[in-house]
Amino acid sequence: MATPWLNADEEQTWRAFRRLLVTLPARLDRDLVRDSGLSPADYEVLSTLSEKPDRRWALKDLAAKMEWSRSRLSHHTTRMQARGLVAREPDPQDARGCLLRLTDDGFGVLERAAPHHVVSVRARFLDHLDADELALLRALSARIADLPD
Amino acid sequence: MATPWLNADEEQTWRAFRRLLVTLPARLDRDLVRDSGLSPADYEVLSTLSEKPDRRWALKDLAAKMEWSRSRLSHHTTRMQARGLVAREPDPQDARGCLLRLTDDGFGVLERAAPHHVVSVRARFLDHLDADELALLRALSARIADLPD
DNA sequence: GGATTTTCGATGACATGTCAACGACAGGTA
DNA sequence: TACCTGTCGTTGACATGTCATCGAAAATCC
Repeated sequence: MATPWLNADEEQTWRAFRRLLVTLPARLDRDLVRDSGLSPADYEVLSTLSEKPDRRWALKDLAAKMEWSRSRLSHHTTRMQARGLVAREPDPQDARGCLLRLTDDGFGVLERAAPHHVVSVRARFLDHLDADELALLRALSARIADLPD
Repeated sequence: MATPWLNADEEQTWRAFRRLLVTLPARLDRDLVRDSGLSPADYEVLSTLSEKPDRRWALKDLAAKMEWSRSRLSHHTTRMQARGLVAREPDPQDARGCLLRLTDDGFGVLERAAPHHVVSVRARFLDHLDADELALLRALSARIADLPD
């Protein structure tokens, strides 16, 4: 079993990485709100909704795809609905469920937000990695995120 | 200036890394609550407080060290105070301020929590990196976190 | 078919974070 | 000394997430 302490190398790596875990999302989120008036949650909902050709998802499927609880997605889309970004429709396949639809307004907001967001991800992250680092980080991220829960 | 789109490599790296940004903290936080009954915020407050020999910090200094707003720290320590983990004392240097003190109870909770937490960080993260990856990740994290805000 | 169990989305209570405002005090300056 | 001006911690309003629970509808079982 793992020992309950860290050596100096591990300690410093963990500290540095933990700082990255906090600062990078904070900066990207700040940029997003400033540039587009969207919270990171808003952006994720809009962009995931836009992945389907008809821009419609059953709430439960969208929640599963995003790894959100249905409760969270229900609350959040209620607020987004009030802003006209998404709409609810009855699900013809399942009378318990509902379909979330990306409205034209929501799609427009997303289309204007995306380029700014990409620039932000570059400026704050991608542009500071070389090709080797990019490849290693990708492999490492997938490996760790794919560990059993 | 950066282009407003990503190539396939960048896109996949960013997706994988973003997934890591969400899943890793979620798992560590879940372990922490299960093992010790502490939220990640609790743990950070306790461990930072314990860094000073007398276990006392002025609220403003602790907030700066942790990169939290004073408001957030004030709210949070009010709740922790009700649980007996920390205490407030007048600051002899500055009558506006207050000193936050780690109580004996709080220190005990931290001491019992720390080994579990380290095991969790190992099992979910460190143990899956080799020495090269560790070094690269540390350099890369510091580089990006140290970018101007 | 009819009864039981499960799933779906909504909801309310609660925990936790942000932001703007505030009173109290410190520190500089005339 | 008597002002400004800024800082310190608190507070209240609000946004957002979790959790337990609910009614309705589907799925399963006999």
